[in-house]
Amino acid sequence: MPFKFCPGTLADMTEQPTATHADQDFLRLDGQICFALNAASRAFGGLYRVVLKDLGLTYPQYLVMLVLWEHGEMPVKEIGRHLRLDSGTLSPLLKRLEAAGLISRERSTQDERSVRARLTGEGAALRARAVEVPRRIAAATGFDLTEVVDLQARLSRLTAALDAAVPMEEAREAQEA
Amino acid sequence: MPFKFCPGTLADMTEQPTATHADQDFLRLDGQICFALNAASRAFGGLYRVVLKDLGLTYPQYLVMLVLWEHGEMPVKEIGRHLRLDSGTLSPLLKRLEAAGLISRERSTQDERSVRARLTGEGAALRARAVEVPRRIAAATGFDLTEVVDLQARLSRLTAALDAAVPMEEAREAQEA
DNA sequence: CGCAATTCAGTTGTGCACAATTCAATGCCG
DNA sequence: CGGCATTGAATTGTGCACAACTGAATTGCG
Repeated sequence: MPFKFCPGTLADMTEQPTATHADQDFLRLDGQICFALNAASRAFGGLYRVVLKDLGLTYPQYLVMLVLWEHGEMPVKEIGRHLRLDSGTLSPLLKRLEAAGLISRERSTQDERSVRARLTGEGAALRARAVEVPRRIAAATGFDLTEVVDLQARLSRLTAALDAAVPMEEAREAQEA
Repeated sequence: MPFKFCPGTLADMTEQPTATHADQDFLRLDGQICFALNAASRAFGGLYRVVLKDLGLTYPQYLVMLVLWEHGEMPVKEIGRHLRLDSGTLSPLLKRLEAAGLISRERSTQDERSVRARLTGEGAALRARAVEVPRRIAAATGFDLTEVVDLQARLSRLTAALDAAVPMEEAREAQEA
């Protein structure tokens, strides 16, 4: 029966001046939550790694291909918006997909700063083999669809809250200096 | 109103012989789920990165320190069990924590294969500054505690299901060869 | 006992994540 | 039009994740 001393939300216990028993417990709880999310993300990656080996894709490469299978062609910047990734991650990743013959890259003619990634015939054809991926994942885990969709919604809200919180913390940090 | 054609669980649609409209939709849904989990994990890391900069810790280093703050001393192997990490990740990470003066490492006398990580005085003292980390995260995001604990439980079940599924897929792969 | 299989930490190599920087192309404002 | 801030991609450097491998210590079994 842990945390019975806790009123409602974590945010309620914000102005404690010194370390208390509650602090110790929240530090432990923090570890459990961080660990759970981290571990789930990596476990997901681990299962996909095995399933995707047939296709010659890594998990992040698969995510990029999913975006391109849906849209056919897209600027690097917009891929980054979809996947929450920056150019430092995407540039080398896209270069590897290009080396594998799955995509091509070309500068936009309208805006020469922008680079558009486009599926090659081979890249588009790979989709036919990829459609079995969700089946294999589903078969291996027996997920309940409604619960998974619900989990996705919660995680998306969590991500939005976390991203919104970063500027606050950076402001607080700047104020200290 | 998507996926109305779907009966109950993803696992039900396992024996489709060829790609259907449903396959296309599940491929899209798969992307949304993978992306949500990935993005949430990285967003978490991003907020912690900002908050932990004061302590001079990265997010994975913080997770290791949380384990050690709770247990004081622990073999590398057991840290790996707690955090679901292998020696290839932990060895260099622990070496950096040692270089920072937060932990020491020594071979166990009972079993010389095992290396035990132990908090230094400085490492133990850092805990006093770390107790404010959950407060700052909570204050920045305003999380509801009960919901977070529920999410943690779901994620832990997910991780267990995913980890259990990997050997099945590896067996399937071996059978193809 | 003796040796084969296992266990544990560490190393190597590949790829992802992200901060910080660079550079060219673009947009904007006077 | 000219100059200056902004945007987009790429690069560099650091650190994490993991597969594959090495080598030493231990365990277990004949």
